Amino acid sequence: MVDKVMEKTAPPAGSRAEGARKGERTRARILDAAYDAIVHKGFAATSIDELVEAAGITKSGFFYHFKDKNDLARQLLERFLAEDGEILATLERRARALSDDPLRSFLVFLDLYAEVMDEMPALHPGCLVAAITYQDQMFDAAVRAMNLDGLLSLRRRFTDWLSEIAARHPPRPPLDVEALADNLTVTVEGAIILSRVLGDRALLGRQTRLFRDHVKRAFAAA
Amino acid sequence: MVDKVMEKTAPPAGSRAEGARKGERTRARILDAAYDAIVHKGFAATSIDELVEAAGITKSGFFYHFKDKNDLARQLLERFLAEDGEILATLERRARALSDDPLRSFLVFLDLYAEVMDEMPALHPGCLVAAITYQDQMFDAAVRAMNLDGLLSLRRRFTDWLSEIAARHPPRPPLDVEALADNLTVTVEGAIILSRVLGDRALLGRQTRLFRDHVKRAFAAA
DNA sequence: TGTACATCAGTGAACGCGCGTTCACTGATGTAC
DNA sequence: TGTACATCAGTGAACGCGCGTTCACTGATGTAC
Repeated sequence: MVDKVMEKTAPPAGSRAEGARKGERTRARILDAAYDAIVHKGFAATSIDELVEAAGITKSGFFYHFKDKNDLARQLLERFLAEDGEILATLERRARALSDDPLRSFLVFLDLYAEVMDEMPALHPGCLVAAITYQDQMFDAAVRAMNLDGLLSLRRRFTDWLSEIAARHPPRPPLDVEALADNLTVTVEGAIILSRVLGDRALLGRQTRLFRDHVKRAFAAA
Repeated sequence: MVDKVMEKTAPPAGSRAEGARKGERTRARILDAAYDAIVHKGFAATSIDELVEAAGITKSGFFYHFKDKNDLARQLLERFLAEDGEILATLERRARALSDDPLRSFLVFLDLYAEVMDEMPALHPGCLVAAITYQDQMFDAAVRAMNLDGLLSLRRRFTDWLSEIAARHPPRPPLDVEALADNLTVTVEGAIILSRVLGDRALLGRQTRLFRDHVKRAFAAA
């Protein structure tokens, strides 16, 4: 009773859900709970029951927001890809603003990215890509296609940038720009795994800075 | 009927199971099927029913070999860690034999490792580490501890080797040997994910060779 | 300002299926005397 | 060589529980006239 009244006068300050319509807020709470459960137990082991309990509704309420369980995965990945894309775009904009030299700005970008990871309270969202990959047979074609598209657009973003760098600072010996672009995503995905197993929160930032060193040496005029 | 007779006179030539006791062969078939299912669907979605069907026995037969489902995970990881450790030990021995210089032999080792990955028919077994990590709440403490120990011994193997290299070829500027050691495992784990999503079988080898380049540059006397 | 209707955001009960696990039993193979 | 017993490698039936999904219904909020 008291809870319900409070909810109406002052909606809970859950970061994502603020200011949105009531249904939107509920949907966001379900997605939040689903994210945590999926990256720690897997998709199949994440029950709709536990999600609706976390969201404070009943099971049928779930099916008002999601047509079925796979639709949950689709919407979750959609939200994650949008958020992650925005973060990267913001960091790139800030880094680009600091220098006209694409190499210098890329190195700044990597510093910023490493900082974001250091400050990340819990898990890097890159988790979701790996979690879906390791359970691909559980998801329909739409989810798998979104996952692929997400990685392809990451690859493109970094390949373009590195090509720009290579044009300005021709590397000796010449290097495989696409492989180096992939290496950043590879590093982040792999570092998430190691940091989780080893319980070392700083590992993500350290590996990103190591990648930065690699890039710097690869393009060094020396 | 015919199958059973054949099985007795000439046991199926499944790579792992040859020459072993009958129960041992059945157990190996279950583990093989479990590995494939777990890295493609997740642990919870992998049913005992499907495993025993693949192994050609009944469900109760499963519980003769495994005390419960978590015991399956334990034995699977045990087998994998043993196999993987042996492969790495072999490659290290071969590489060490070719040169007294730890840097040269490490670079050879990376070439050999990349070659192994190129020739790998399906998935790198490193999958299992990631799969378990992304479903850690599904496994008991024993499994999680084994997973951690496996990564720690990898870290140690590479850190020792790199320290040896650093002693002989002091890097300028000095570098974080442990981070570089982790970076190999990180690269492999991350590359598995990307190669799966992008459907690019060659990505693992390419990323390993890129790591080789990084190491070479990091210790270059230039 | 009041009323009629539509949309939003759910509730509650029921369903059938597949899952992990147990238990009593069994035929084939190996070992001791 | 033959017999008694033990171990190996399973079988078959049954269990209870939790899962995803459906369906008819509902109270609160928003909109049109």
